[in-house]
Amino acid sequence: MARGKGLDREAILAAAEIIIDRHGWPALTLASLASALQIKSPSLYAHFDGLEGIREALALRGASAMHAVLAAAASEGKGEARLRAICYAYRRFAKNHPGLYAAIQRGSSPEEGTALALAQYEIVRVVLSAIAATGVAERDTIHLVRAMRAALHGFTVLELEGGFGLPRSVETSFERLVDLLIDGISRERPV
Amino acid sequence: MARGKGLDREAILAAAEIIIDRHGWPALTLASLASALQIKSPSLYAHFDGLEGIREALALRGASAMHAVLAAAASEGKGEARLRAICYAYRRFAKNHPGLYAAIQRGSSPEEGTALALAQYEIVRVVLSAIAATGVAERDTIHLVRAMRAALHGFTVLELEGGFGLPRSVETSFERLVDLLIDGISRERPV
DNA sequence: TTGACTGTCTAATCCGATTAGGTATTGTCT
DNA sequence: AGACAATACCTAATCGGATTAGACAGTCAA
Repeated sequence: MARGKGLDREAILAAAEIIIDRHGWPALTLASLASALQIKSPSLYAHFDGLEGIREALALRGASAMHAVLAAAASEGKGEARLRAICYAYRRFAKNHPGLYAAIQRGSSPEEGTALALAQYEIVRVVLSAIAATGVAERDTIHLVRAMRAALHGFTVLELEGGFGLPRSVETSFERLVDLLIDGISRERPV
Repeated sequence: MARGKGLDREAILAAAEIIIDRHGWPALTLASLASALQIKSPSLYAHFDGLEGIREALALRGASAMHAVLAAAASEGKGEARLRAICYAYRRFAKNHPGLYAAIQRGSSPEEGTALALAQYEIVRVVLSAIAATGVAERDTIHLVRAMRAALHGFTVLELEGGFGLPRSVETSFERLVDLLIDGISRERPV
């Protein structure tokens, strides 16, 4: 170690997480992060491959955290109750960690970011398993997973960005959306 | 006019639209736009209030274009067919104008961007009218509109950002999502 | 003690946004 | 026609963030 202030990747990412959750994803700059850590921006290059490297690491961190939350929710029930628990956990995570949630949403083309693509798939797999376990036909599963992801992601984004006019009754809207999704999935089941 | 090259706000926005649709929203900089127009970046300040002014104008332009497309789709049918037409028109617009679609999605807090907030509401109102016209209870309308927006927006964003693993079968997934939504809305109707 | 390593620093470069102020062209008014 | 005002471009300069190069200080092992 040298003039080290005890900084490591973990401490840096923790600081970055605070910035993006409190002030939004665009507020993360090398300058703001270095300032929060009381170092100078170039020093960050000793730990990460520039701003992009930090963003990438945050995406992985976010995907991992979200996976843990969803997996925990998925372990608490069966069938439709489990699906419902996953939906609510999804929204809660996004509201508790808006910056981290935003970090996860970066296009991971198969070429680059293999690690991120895998981490993102881990999340999808929680939903996929839960849906498959309800007994829908195997060839329908992929479509239902996509429908669920689309609805949850869309609702979350609109809510976080203030896209809904009245803050009132957003809770109810979400409950209704989840009902609609789960009813739809139930109806796919061949009985 | 002075050394004018015939540039006006319309020509500038048209050029900006091409940039964001072809190379993505982040590719729009004063430098790239000025270069495309064969002028120097500071000259753009004669027409718009900086980069933010251009982004704002693009958002309005996008909202207006999207409203026209959705309104046209809404005028072609009745009841559930109309809803279905709106859904498909929504996705088609986003795929045809990815940059413009992204431009519309900026948080319009009631304080600023009143014009944009109104333009965005015009879009929502197309969906709202169509849902209301199917005969659902008035107090359910807002929740169904939000469900529809969330699902459409979420699907669109995930698709545009390559969030779905296989490009294959995405069409089918969308059809299924629309079915799920419309079935859900039908079932809300008190008969 | 020495020497390699590591994590920080300063200095400098690049690039985009923005501001200030200059200048040529155009359209209008006499 | 000629002059003038407005316009729409320009150049020059400043600012801030990302990035690179290279200096240097503290730490650890031999």
